[in-house]
Amino acid sequence: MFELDVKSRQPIYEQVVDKIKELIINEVLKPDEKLPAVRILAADLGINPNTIQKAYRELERMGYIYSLPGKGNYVNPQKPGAKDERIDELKLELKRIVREMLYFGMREEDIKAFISEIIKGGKSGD
Amino acid sequence: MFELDVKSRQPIYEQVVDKIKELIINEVLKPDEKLPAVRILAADLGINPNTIQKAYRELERMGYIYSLPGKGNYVNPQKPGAKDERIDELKLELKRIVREMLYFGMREEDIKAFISEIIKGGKSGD
Amino acid sequence: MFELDVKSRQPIYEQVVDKIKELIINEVLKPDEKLPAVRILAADLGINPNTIQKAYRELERMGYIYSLPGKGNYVNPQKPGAKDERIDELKLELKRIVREMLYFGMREEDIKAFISEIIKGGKSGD
Amino acid sequence: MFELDVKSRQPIYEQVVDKIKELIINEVLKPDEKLPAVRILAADLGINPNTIQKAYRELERMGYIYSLPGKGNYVNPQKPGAKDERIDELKLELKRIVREMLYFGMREEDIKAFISEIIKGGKSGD
DNA sequence: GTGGTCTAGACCACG
DNA sequence: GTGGTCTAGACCACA
Repeated sequence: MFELDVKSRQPIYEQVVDKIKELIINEVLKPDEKLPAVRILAADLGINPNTIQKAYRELERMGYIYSLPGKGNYVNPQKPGAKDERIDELKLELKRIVREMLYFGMREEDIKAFISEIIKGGKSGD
Repeated sequence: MFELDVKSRQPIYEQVVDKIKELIINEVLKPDEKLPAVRILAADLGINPNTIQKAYRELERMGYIYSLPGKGNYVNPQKPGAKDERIDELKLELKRIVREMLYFGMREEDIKAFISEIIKGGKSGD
Repeated sequence: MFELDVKSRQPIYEQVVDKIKELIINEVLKPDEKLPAVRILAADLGINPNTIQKAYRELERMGYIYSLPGKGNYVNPQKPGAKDERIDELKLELKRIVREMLYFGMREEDIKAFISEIIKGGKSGD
Repeated sequence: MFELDVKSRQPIYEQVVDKIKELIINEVLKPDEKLPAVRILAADLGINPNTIQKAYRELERMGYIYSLPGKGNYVNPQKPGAKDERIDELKLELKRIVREMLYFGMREEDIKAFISEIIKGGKSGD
């Protein structure tokens, strides 16, 4: 499904959260699709099931998945409700990054060109 | 000078690093300007001097400031080296954010307009 | 493991850094081998855990070890990058020393003989 | 006479010691030659006279200069006595450096060639 | 007065 | 159990 960097300073459960979030955003995992069972995924990745549990709970908290106790975890279809505040968070992050890019000498057109590039590149993983 | 969120999951020293980095990037703190003394800033923010010390050493490691033991800490005038590397990191972050913005329904033109807005807003703090 | 000179002008954490660096260079500590836990080593050496922590972070910064939070600190397998830079530093140091040796009456052949001796002596600790 | 790096982490008095030591070793300053008066040198370098005082005291302790109270400081002609222990110190340093050079991939012949180069280059400052 | 180092002791996140 | 963070408080070197 994906790979982890066990040597990274980033906690493993966060890496799992990010990877799954990315799969959902890129619609590799479709709305209402079932996620791998905790134990299966843990075995696949060679890590502790508790770590996957924690990642799933975090994804649920963030609204990316929902849990049916005893049945499994599923991709949450997007709710238009809670998304504006997330967009505001993203805007703040983007502002910080753009400012730093300017500081390091990139120009407005360089940045916009790069954004076009990202979007043209489609939704693929890299 | 700025405020901290002591309840945040983000370590206090990292918050201090980010805030000061931002002040330097936005040129609120000018090259070779003296930063507040470790003990003074600690008292101002209501935290332990060691925490500021740690933040300052981290900023030094990243090349944003330099330390003259016994004299103070100062803003490092930009050195061109190691800059491209940082830009590549920023591009990766920006890619992640733009992808998530698209997922949440923003369009290419919305994003670019927002970037223009940031830049037109100048280098001021918000 | 090794001993410290608490009376030395050289900070304790630097002594720890140097000693461990030497153990790594002489391959007493092998790549990916686990270093002693912070608290254990601190107790062994009779110093504060924070001092070891600081030494380990410094070693990590220099690329000699990596840290897995919650798991331990490990010897970093050599990465080829940034190596030439370090060699240049070493050459400068060596130049200074050789000049001083000449001043104190050693001859070129004495110095080279001594270097052969070091190398023939293998990688052992003294 | 020479220049200092006020931004360096190395204490200024140590920089002064090193620079003067080098001038003595390279015989720019001859045996029994008078060193610049403390206040003159301090004024030249734009630093505090106390700092020069400290450097001169340190050089005296190391045997490089001697002081005639009220008259000035003079370059100490080499005494064959105390030099063996200094050579032993230098050998230790050289051993550490050669070991690290080997670790970073230099070969015995590279190191010896570099030493020849240093010596052929004469006693000049770089 | 300034930064740098160190200690003793505490709590938290992670796996 | 492990490393990471933080506090309170101390002493030292430097300029």
